[in-house]
Amino acid sequence: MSKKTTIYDIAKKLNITAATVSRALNNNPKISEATRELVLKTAAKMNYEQNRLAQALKSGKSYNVGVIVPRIDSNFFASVIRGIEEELYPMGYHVIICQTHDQKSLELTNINSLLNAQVDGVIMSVSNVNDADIVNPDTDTKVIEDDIFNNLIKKNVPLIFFDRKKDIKGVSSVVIDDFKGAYDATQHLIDQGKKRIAHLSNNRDMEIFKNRYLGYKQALIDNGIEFDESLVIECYSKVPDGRKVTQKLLAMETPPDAIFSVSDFSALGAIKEILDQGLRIPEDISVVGFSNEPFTKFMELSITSVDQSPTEMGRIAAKVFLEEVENGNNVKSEKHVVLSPELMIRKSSLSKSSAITV
Amino acid sequence: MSKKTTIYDIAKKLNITAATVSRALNNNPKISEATRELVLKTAAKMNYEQNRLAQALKSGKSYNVGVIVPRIDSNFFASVIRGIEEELYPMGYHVIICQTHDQKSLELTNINSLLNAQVDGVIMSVSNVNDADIVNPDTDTKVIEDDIFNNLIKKNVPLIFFDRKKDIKGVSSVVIDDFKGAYDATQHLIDQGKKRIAHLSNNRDMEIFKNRYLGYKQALIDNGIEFDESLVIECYSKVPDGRKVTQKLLAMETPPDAIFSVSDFSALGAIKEILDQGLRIPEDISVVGFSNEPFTKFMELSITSVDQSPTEMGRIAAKVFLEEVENGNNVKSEKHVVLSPELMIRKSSLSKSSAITV
DNA sequence: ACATATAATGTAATCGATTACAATAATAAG
DNA sequence: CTTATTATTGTAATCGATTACATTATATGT
Repeated sequence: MSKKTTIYDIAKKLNITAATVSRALNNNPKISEATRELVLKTAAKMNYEQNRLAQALKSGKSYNVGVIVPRIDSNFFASVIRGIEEELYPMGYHVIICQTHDQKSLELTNINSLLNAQVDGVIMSVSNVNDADIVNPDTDTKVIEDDIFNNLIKKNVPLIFFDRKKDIKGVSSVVIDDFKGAYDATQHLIDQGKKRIAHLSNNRDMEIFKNRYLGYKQALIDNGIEFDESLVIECYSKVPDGRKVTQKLLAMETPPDAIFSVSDFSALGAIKEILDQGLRIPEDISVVGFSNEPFTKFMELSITSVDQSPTEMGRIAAKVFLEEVENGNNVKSEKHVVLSPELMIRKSSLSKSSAITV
Repeated sequence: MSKKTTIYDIAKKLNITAATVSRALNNNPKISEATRELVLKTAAKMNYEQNRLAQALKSGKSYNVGVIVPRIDSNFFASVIRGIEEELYPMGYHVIICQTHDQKSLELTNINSLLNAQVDGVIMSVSNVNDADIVNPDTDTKVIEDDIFNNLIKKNVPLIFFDRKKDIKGVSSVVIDDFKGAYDATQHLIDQGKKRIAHLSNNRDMEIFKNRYLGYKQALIDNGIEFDESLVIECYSKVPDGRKVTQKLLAMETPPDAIFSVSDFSALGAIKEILDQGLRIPEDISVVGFSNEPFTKFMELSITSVDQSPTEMGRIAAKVFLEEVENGNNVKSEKHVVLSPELMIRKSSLSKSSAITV
């Protein structure tokens, strides 16, 4: 109601200038202790609050950071975001969250929109589905792949990838060792006596899915199991998709005795289909997912999965961002952090009645 | 790298003033068609993009809206947020999402922080746990309940509650008819032949939980079933909490034959406990949850739940916000929207082998 | 006491866009 | 061919905070 108090109001009341008030408020050394205290007290009394927009305009920093994720209603992304917030909030930053619903077109929209909002940086996990011929509204030309990030890079706005990254020079990233995660999961299945292990993959143009595929493959090879391409199927990370694909697997002449999925959601779809067909888990078919979504633990038939320590991932991504901001436009050094995954062994894959990791 | 182009750059290049450029860019009528086109073309060529901070400072509008939720990793809140975004993005707004983790202290922090970021409004679902004696950093006095929102209200920043609201005069809200949702759920259990229906409640200082409690109670009364206070237990909306509480219920002399929970998460906890004790669902005990979280549908034993049409709720909350913004500080009229819940009947409560609502 | 160093404050420009008001150019009216 | 009218553009203040530079007040040294 009553207009907000500005430093000018305080200045007028104290018969000094706004500059002095500003200095007092900013702990500038060029000011006497007496006036500083006076100003601080008066500011408090007048209910002064700094206008961040003005400050942002002056400093060129908005103290807003954009976070772009495929969706927020997965525990993985929500946890990463929480990690980012935990690190950035105390530093005075705000986080603007955008969802792409895994569509590249929305990714472009979001980036431009965030740029427009003057964000100081963007932390993101790239999307999967190239849903349409994307047209850059600025240039009216079609956008191909990495072009999407050009606007950011041209403007020198810090960009940090997490989990789903792209290899772009100058761009830092925080990921887990997907190869190892997949290798461990596959090895575990082999240890349980499984020999015909299928793999629910996803678009392998994306590094994470490619690496999981490679880890899976290597584990087979290292154990002297023949790699069978027909056991690898791509599908979206959704329950219905996992289900559909599993239908095909089960219809094979010699169906698999285990499934390692790059996603907990498609793993869940697989489980539903397997059970619906009257097969037993893990006796007939074992299933392992990826991401350690909470439901994997909650299911009556708990699901073995690979934990990605998402909160940690978020915190680190935020730290990398802060470093880049400090560096300013100076040294443009990429930083690539790789976290170690952890296999959480549960009922869906545990043949023997050993202890269960929760 | 190359500093961003401003209207001054354009002005200089065309040998006109920034004012003219601004007018051209803003479709101001006081300008010739010729210059407008020239400016527009030059702006595009120079890759001009408006600095929203400057505009925000001038106009006093940041085009940022704060959304405060207990957490984002529940499908309900994530979907509400999506609804809000769908409505607000096309209008040029950005959404800053804050999580409180259900702690009132964080709620206060978030509000002040958003206020500091000059948001044009706040759309929120209030938190549950009064985790500590909250001290207002401004006044250094303890904050009690609604005081938390005072800063917003004093500054006349539009505030809209959704789902978990507080009755504050002048503040609009969008909720579902919780009474009806609970009534329908309870009636359904009764229809299935259940007579001793327990209720997992939650802090009934919150309207939603109070209303669900009342709906439950009324359904019992309307069906001539004696209301038994000992069958009503408060617990947090978490899996472990639901489990603990169910343990107590099952240890009663005459345990319940059905459980209606205000939360899908505590319902899931109940289910795990029931199954662990070797009881059958729904034969021995039926369970109904609330919120229609995706996992309720995905479980092998799918869970009956009450859908709250969260996306719709978000869209409407956003619309109400937009109306309030248009109104400006003029008419201060509250608006209270009540959506209708829908009972999704699934295996966890369906005694007879009727069709299953998906 | 006087010169000089240091501390404290003031002045004014700046960040980028908007807009009342003033000034000029173009057109219509007489 | 003036004068009135309108269309277009320019000038300069404004939003609120920050800061280089200038100025004044105070302290220190000899």
